[in-house]
Amino acid sequence: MTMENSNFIRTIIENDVKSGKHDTIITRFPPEPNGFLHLGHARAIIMNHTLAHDYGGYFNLRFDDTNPVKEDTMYVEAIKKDIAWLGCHWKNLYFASDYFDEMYFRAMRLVEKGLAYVCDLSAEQIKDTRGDLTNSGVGSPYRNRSIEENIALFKAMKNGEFADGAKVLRAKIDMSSPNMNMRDPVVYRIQRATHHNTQDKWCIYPMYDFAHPLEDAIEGITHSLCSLEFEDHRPLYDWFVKHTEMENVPRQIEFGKLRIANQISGKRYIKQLVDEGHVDGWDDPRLITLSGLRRRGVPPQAIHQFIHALGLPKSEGDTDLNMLDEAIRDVLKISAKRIHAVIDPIHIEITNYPDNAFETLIAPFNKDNESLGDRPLHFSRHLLIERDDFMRQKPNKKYKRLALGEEVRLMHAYFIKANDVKYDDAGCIETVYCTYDPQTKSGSGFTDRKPNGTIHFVEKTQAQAVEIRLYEPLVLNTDQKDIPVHEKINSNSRVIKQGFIEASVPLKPNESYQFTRIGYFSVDADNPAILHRIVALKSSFK
RNA sequence: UGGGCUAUGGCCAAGUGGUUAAGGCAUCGGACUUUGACUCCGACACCGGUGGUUCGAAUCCACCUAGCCCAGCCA
Repeated sequence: MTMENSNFIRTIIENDVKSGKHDTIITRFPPEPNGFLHLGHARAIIMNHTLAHDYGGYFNLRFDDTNPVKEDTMYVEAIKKDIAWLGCHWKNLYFASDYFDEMYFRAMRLVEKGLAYVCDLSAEQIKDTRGDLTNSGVGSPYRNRSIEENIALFKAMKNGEFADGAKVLRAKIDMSSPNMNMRDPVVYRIQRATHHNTQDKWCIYPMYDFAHPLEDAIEGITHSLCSLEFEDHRPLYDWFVKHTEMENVPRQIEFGKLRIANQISGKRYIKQLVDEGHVDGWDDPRLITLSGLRRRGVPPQAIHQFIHALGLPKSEGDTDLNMLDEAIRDVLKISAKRIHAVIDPIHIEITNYPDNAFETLIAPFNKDNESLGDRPLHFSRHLLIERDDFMRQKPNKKYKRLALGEEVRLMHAYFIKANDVKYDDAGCIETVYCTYDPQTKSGSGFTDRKPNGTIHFVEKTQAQAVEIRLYEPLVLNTDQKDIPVHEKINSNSRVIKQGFIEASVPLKPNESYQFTRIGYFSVDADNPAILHRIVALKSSFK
């Protein structure tokens, strides 16, 4: 299933290598440390990483920390952990804040060239004079201050001589540009806030549009990938690189964001779910945050496979999470141990099996991957099978499970035949009485009869009790925008069951298993008695 | 209504004038099966619309239509 689509950015890079424009391809992933990463970010991370590596270059992780009031060290740690988990190794770890001195110097250069000025207008006034989509803006009355005055004022801004918001530095470009971004954008604002890296060294901070191209140029980024909404910013990006006289000229290229159908993405919405307690935290397994996917047990290789299968288009459609599910199964089908588990048990009593007898059979962990070895599988008079695997009456000829009068194979054990049922007071099936045929032992080569299907079981007296958590979509009716998110929460998004697994399999945190005929599950990172369903097995049962 | 983008089967996505219009997901048949899993076979598109250019167009041109983004001292 690993299918690397060609994409337009790869083509651009190939051409740049071929033409000799670049001999080393350098990319970067530039998150702002103000929230957790989610599946959508995986596209940017993986593509940036892959493209650089495919052409013998490298990839930097750079935190775009130019706004101290929103950013926090806690997020930088979480982001680093997520990217490392994905296996996308960065060559350099940088912070935009590493470059504040350089940025200030370059901004001053703009001032000296008469390309930037200090503006005393309030935020409100700037907004009012910027014009709108159809009308030009009006130049600020401070637009024509002398270069000397601007130099002095900008210095004074930096030195803390003005109150927050009293002045800004603006680029002098074009107040009547049809591109709103070019209407004398703000370059620096005054903001007294403690920065997670530079603490209180600065009271002025550069805006994204100014900072980002310089960061890229300073690092020698050759291809600066970002999402479509920055397409309008590209002229500004180029303007700043040119007029600040940066040596390296990075090229910004925009691609379409990855959108996932029927999922909550977007930091603010996820944050709302976290804050309002609809989920356990940013790493809740129902979330498509990278930490949530990790906690659920999704292997990072599956995320790579998924991202590569999607390619890197400029269009933005809604991707069906089925594609991720399929990638997960594909990765886990060979790598995961396969064991028996019963989530909704009914008791099976083998009436012709001696009461105190107990035997240990041997079963492979994964018949498609012998290197995983074997495990002992217990068998006795008392077993547990899945409630769904028994029916009082066989409904039709194609029904391949246990029913009264029918014989099935217990996987890796014997054929059993159901003879009688006992109900509890509530009318629920309590015990199914069966007989087994010793001749049919697994591996014996017995072929005289064909069983009515194969089901799995767990030996009852030794079984390990575990908590099994089943997940369904967190939010329903995601397409109905008029309903607030908290009213769309699926009350069945997490169903907790008490189940049983084989006795002799030690559960190690973070390890993933296939529960035969059920699905893939992973052991919780903190509590090995809890298993999360990663994804169900497919079924063509009708 | 200014500017910037996008539009290929139910979903994603290749394709850049000559192809039977890749591939994946989903779906539907069927084979196999000690997981109704896996695997394997098979089915599944007149390329947003309308005109035009051309021997030939998803690919070029024109005009429409639909959707997304931009008026933060956010990124």
